[in-house]
Amino acid sequence: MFALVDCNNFYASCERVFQPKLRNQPIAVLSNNDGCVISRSNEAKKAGVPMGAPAYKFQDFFEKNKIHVVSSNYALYGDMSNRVMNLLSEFTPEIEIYSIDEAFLKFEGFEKHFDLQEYGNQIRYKVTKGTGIPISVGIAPTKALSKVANKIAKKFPEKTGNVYIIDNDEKRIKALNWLPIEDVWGIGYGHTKRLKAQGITTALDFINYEEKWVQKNMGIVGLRLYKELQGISCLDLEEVTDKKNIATTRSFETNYKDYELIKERIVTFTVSCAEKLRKQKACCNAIVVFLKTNRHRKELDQYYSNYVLQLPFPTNSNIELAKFATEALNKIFKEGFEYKKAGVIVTDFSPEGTQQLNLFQNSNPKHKKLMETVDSINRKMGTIKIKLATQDLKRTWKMKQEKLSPKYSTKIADAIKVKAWDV
DNA sequence: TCTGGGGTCCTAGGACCC
DNA sequence: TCTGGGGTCCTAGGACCC
Repeated sequence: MFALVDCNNFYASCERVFQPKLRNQPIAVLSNNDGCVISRSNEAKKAGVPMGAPAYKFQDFFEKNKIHVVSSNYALYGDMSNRVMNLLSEFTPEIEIYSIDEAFLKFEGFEKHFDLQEYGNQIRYKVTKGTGIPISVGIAPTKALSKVANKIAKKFPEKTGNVYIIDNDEKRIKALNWLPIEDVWGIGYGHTKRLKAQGITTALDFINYEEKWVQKNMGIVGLRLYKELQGISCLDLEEVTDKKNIATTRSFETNYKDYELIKERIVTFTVSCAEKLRKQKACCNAIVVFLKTNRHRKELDQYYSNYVLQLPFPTNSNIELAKFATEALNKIFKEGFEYKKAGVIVTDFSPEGTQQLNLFQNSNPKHKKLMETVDSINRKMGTIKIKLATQDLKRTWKMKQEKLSPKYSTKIADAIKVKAWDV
């Protein structure tokens, strides 16, 4: 059996943990640059705040409905996520952390010794008590079905207590009949359109449809899903693997026209990618730089371009990668456009220290020691960083974060002070 | 003025090899 | 130039996820 554990309204819930006055209040968490809504408490959903709502268009709405609006605080969410995952690990040795707020647990043979419904209740109790984050638990014989069970647990809290188990065919059929095809894990926009054209509107319709059609039109991925929903397990927990791509991309707080400004951003993004690369002890063999105008501003000239630069040698040095990124930028930068977004992606990794000997072109060996030193100083100093000369010393890329909550759990100065009274 | 960011896997087709 | 069969590697793009 598998369980899918999912934190309810995760970012909004994290904000609430350290601010009890937000309990039962509508909360909306904004994306980078305070652009649009990316997480909502139940109360905010009820009040009618849509997912992805652009903040500037909803200003009045927020005020009228007394929505508490906050900037996203990833230091807080990352730390809270670790706490949740640590607690979950106590319930089984087999766990796959699927995203910042979700994990699959595997219970091999547990059903012989435990009442899994009761076990699910315990998981929920322990995590909520230990972290303050409410969760939903779905349990079923396959991963795809545990996703379905989780949806039911979340949708009907009164009936299920946020824990639901699919452990027989009757429950499975009932659940699949209830679930619209577009809400099935693995069915996105494209497949929904094609399936509906075949008259398929629920998950149950889907598993009763011809297997051949599914295989032909949805490939091996679709076929696996089809089997999983029928109760035949095809997907096991996945091993944690190192990343195969690392990206840093951002929208700008305003349109940029100036080459120097954009170059500074690209170099900063590149340094961020290089830091992540070194954490993974990898070097990259290729770097992608892209640049785009604001697609929402239809009256402005539109432009998008990207350039893939194959590197002459693998590296994870800030200095070398910054040079290559600038080279790539120069291939695509065009004067006269108003740029809104840019990004850097590093790909094609090889492990650190296994560089091929290349007589003429190689990563400068001195950079390794230098980067180690830079990383260690940056770690110690926190936000005061050693930067390259091309980077702007004053800025970070999160320019607009007007309603940022404190780093309650990761920064000592922001920790909550607890007063004690004599009884 | 103002609309997120970061990933994975699979497939088809081209280039090339014997 | 045509005639045949069998294979690999790489890349772009599609589809999906949170």
